[in-house]
Amino acid sequence: MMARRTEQVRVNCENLLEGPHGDGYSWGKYGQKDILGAKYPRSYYRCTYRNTQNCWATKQVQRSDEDPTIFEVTCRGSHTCGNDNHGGVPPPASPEKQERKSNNNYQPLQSQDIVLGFRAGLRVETEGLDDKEMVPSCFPSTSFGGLKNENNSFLPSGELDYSNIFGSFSSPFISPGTPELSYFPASQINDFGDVLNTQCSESDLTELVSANTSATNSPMVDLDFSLDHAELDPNFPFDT
DNA sequence: ATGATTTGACCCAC
DNA sequence: GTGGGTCAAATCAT
Repeated sequence: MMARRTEQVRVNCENLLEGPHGDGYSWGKYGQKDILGAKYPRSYYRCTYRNTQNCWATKQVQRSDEDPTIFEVTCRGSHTCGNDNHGGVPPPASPEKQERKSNNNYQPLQSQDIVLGFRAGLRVETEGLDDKEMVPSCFPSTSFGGLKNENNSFLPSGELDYSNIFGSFSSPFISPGTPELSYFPASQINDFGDVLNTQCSESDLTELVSANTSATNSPMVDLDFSLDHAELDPNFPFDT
């Protein structure tokens, strides 16, 4: 009944910060499951306004086993809430606070994942399944929106999806003590199309994709890319 | 106090 | 019986 569309979203240093906003909708996580044969759990989101405005849009987000920099986002249904925030500031609702248990649950794999997501390129492949409207704008804003300072927890604990990536990195790398918005021009907070147009030229995108395609062939290389590298890399792409 | 997230349990289709 | 999707109580953050 519901329209369903799947997008493969590759997250990189630029887009990972934008993608989320691209969606513009406000999502609430309502579940997570380990999927058979998949390394990473699948997260389930639904529109925050589901009850108040009868918006039954939901989406599933799952990291690709093959390439952890790719997130497969499956959107089901379409938003009827009209609460998208396209072109504007992200809704107050935002961030996942998965690091809230900011204890000592340091897990090496997670830091690797973070970096992976961090340095990845981005690609959005919309492979319409049985959808009627192909709107390339389904992203867990809930997850990505969290660009606030998490002073106390640098590394995430528990599950790790891109939300953690952002949450964790936003503080130390992006803006220690700087308002997040200064790093995210309005143009980037638009939906995906806008993001790509304003932030990445097509050639850039192609480059990123190919680069990551090659990386995909040797995942271990990525895995070896430690957090330390990221910290020390003077060229770490935040200079827009 | 309120709202969002986590997580085990539950339900259902195969 | 198994796996995927959802529910809901507990937990956490603001």
